[in-house]
Amino acid sequence: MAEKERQKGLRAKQADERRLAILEAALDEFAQSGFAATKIGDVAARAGVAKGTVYLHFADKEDLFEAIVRNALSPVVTGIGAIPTDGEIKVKTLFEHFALPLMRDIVETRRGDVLRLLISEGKRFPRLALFYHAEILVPAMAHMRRLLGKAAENGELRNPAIVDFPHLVAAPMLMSVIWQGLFQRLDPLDFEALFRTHLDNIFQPS
Amino acid sequence: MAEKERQKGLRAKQADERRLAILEAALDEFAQSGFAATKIGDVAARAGVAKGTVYLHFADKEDLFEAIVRNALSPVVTGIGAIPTDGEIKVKTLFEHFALPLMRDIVETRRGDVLRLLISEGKRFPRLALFYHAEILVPAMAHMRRLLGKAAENGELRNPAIVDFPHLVAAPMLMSVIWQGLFQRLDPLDFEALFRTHLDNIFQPS
Amino acid sequence: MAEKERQKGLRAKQADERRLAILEAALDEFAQSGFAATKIGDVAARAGVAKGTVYLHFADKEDLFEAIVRNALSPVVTGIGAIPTDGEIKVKTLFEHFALPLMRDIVETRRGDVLRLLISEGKRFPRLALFYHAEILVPAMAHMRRLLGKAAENGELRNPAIVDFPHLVAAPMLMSVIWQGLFQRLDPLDFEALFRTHLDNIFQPS
Amino acid sequence: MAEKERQKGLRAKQADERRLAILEAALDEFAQSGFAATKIGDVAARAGVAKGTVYLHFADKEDLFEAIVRNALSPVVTGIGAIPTDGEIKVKTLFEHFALPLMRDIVETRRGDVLRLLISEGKRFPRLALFYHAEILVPAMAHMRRLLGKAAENGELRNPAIVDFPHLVAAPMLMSVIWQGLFQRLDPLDFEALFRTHLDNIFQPS
DNA sequence: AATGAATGAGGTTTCATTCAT
DNA sequence: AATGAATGAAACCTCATTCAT
Repeated sequence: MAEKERQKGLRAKQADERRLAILEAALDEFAQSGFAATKIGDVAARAGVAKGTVYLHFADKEDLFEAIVRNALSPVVTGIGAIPTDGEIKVKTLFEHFALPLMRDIVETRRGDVLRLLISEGKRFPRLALFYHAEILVPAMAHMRRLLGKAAENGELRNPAIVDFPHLVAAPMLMSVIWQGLFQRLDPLDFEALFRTHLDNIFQPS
Repeated sequence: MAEKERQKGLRAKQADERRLAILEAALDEFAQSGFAATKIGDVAARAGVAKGTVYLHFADKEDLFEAIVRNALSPVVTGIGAIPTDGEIKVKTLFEHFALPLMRDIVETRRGDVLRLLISEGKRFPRLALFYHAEILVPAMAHMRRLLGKAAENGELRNPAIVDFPHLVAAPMLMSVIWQGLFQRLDPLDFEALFRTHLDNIFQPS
Repeated sequence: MAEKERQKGLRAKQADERRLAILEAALDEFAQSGFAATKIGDVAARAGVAKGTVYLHFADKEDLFEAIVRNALSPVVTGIGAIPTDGEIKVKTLFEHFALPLMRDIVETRRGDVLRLLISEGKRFPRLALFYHAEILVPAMAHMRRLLGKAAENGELRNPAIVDFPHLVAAPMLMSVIWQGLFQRLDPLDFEALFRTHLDNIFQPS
Repeated sequence: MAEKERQKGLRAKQADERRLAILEAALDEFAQSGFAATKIGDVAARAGVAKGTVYLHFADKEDLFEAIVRNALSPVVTGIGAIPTDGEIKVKTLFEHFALPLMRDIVETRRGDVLRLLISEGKRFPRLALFYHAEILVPAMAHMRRLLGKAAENGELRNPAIVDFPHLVAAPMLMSVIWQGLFQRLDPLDFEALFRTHLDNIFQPS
C-alpha cells in the first residue's frame, strides 16, 4: 500500500515535471516565434517528449498558450500586491525598493517574453486579454492608485493629477520591455537609469 | 505610338492603383490576424484582385509585410521632423501643438496597427527592426533630444535628466497604442488627458 | 472574346472532368475501405491529382462521401419511375422487363457498392439516410404500391396483402446486393433466377 | 494450497468477467461507430477497465472485433438448428413458432447490430466472412432447405421452386434489420406483420 | 494481472506559391 | 498583365499499441 502510494507519487511527480518541462519549452518557442509559427513538434522536442505527450497535458495549442500566460503572469500580481501601502516610508522609496526589482524581473526574465506575447496575440485571444485585465491590471492599478493617493497626501507628487493615470507610472516599464525585445542587441537601453529618471519626474526632489 | 504610350501610362497607373489596393488590404488583414495567420487569398480578395496578382507586385508574403511597415511608418518620421526646434515658442506648447495630434493619429488610425504589428513581429523580421530603428527611432529621438535640450535651456523641465531619455516622452504613446489595441472595448483609455498629465509631469507648471 | 470563352470553356471542362475523376476514384476507395479507412491521399492518387485538388472540389471528406451517394443513387429513382403503371400489360411482365434489369444494374455495377456503403455508414450520416429515405425510398415505394395495387385489381397477386409491404418486393434485391458483396467469390448467387422465383411467389402462375 | 487454488479460481472468474465486460462494451461501441471509428479507449472506459487491460485479453483491435462477431452469431445457428424438421406439425406453423421469435431477436437485440457490422465490415475481414458463411449460413440454409423440402412434400408451398432459394425466406429479415438500423426513427417498420405477409406469400393459404 | 502515461506513425486539412491559359 | 486551378509541403491532432510501475 505504502509502496503503491510512493509509486503513484513518483509517477505523479514525473508527470508534473513533464508538464513543467513542456510549459518551459513552449514559452521559449512561443516567445521566439509567436503563436501561429510555433510548432507543437518543436515544443515537444525541446521538452524532450513525444508530440503526443503534449496533448496529454494540454487540450490543444491554444490551451497550451493560455496556460503559459496565466502561469507566468500570476506572480506579477503577487509582486505588486507585496508593495506595502502603509507605514512611514516615503512612497518614492517604496517604488525604488519594490517597483524597480519588479521591473528588472519583468524586463530581464521570461516574464517579459510573456508580456510581449500577450501584446502580440492578445487580440486573437480575447479570453486572455480579459483574464489579464481582470486579474492583473485592475488589481495592480488599484494598488498603484492607493500608493499614489498616499503620495499625494504626503505632498510627494510633483503633479497630483497622476493619481488618475497609474498607466503613466507603468508606461516606461512597457517601453523597456518592448525596446529590449526589439533592439536589445542593436541599441540596448539602460532601463534602470531610465526608471530612476522617471521617478524623479513624478516625485518631488527630496 | 502616342496612343501606345498613353496606354502604357494608363496601364502603369492602374498597376500602381492595384499595388496600393493590395497594400491597403494587406494592412487590414495583417493588423487583424498577424503575419502568420494572414492568408494571401484573403488579402487578394479584399483588394479585389486574383491571388496570383499579389505575386506580380510582391515577391512573397514577407516582402508584402515589409512593404506595409515601411510604407506606413515613413509619414511618422516626417511628422516628427515637422516639429520646429527653433523659434520663441515654449517647448511644452510645441508638444501640445505637434505631438498630441501625432499621437492621436497613431493611436486612432491604422498607423497604430502597424506599430503593433512591428512590436509583434519585429523579432521575426530583423530587417524591419533594423529599418525602423535606423529610419524612425534614431532620427525621432535625435529630434526629441534637441527639443528637450532647448527646454532644459529655457528652464522648462522639472527634471533636466530626461534629456537623456527621450524614450520617456514617448512611453505613454506606446502604452496608449497597446492599451487601446487590447482593451479599447473593455476599458477604454482617455489617452489625450493621459498625455496632457504626462506633459505636466515633465514640464514646469506655467 | 470568343477565344477567351473557348478557353474558359476548356478550363471549366477540365475542372468538371477532374471532379468526375475524383468522384470515380472516391467511390472505388470508399467501396473498398469504408468511410473511415479511406484516405484522401489514396483517392487523389487514384484520380491522378494532388491531395489539395480534392479540396478544391469538395469541402471535406464527408462532403465527398455524400456527393458520391447522392450522385450514384438519383438514377435509381429515375429507373423506378420509368416503370409504367398503366397500359394493358400484366404487372408481372412489367417487373420482368423493368425490375430485373434494374436489379442487375444495382447488383452488378458500382451502384451496389454505393448501396452497401449507405447500409454501412448510414447511421453515421443521418443527412444521407434522410436524403435516401425521402428522395429514393418514399417515391420508389409509392410507385411500387401503385403497381401492386393494379396487380391486385387484376387478380394477379397470390396474396393481396403484399400491397401494404412493398418492402417485400425489394427484399431479395437487397439480399442479392449484400450476398454478392460478401460471398461472391466464395459462393456466388444466381440472383436472376432467385428474382424470378421471387416473382413466382408473389404473382399467380399464368 | 486450497486457498491458493480458490484464489486462482476467483482470479480466473474475475478475468472471465472482465473479458465478457470488454466484449459487451466493444459490441456497443463497434455497433455505434463501426470498426475504424471505434476507439479502444472508449471500449475500455465503457467496460470499466484500463486501456492496457483490453490487450491482456485480445491481441489487437481486429482480434477484438472478430471475437465479438463470432461470439454473437453462434447462438443464431443454434436457434435455427432448434427448429425441428420432423413431426406432424405444418412447416408454416413451425416458422411462425420458431422463425418469428428468431427474427424478433435479431432485429431488436444487439444481434442485429452484429449482423449490420458484418455487412459493413465483412469485406475488410475476409476471415469473418468465411467463418460466417461456413458456420452460420451453410448450416442454416441446409436446415432451411430441409424444412422447405418437407413443406414441398406436404404440398404446403405455393411455389416449390423456392426450395432452391432459401435466401428468399431470409431476405425479409435482412431487409428488416437494415431498415430498422437506418430508418427506425424516421419511418419504423412493422416487421412482424411484414414477416407474416411474407409467410402467406410462400405457403398455401390454410 | 492491471494500469495508464508515453509514444509516434499516420491522416486530414490548409495555404503559399506556381504556371498554363 | 492578370487569373485562379493545381500543387504538395507542412502542421495539427488522434489513437492503437507498448511498457515501466
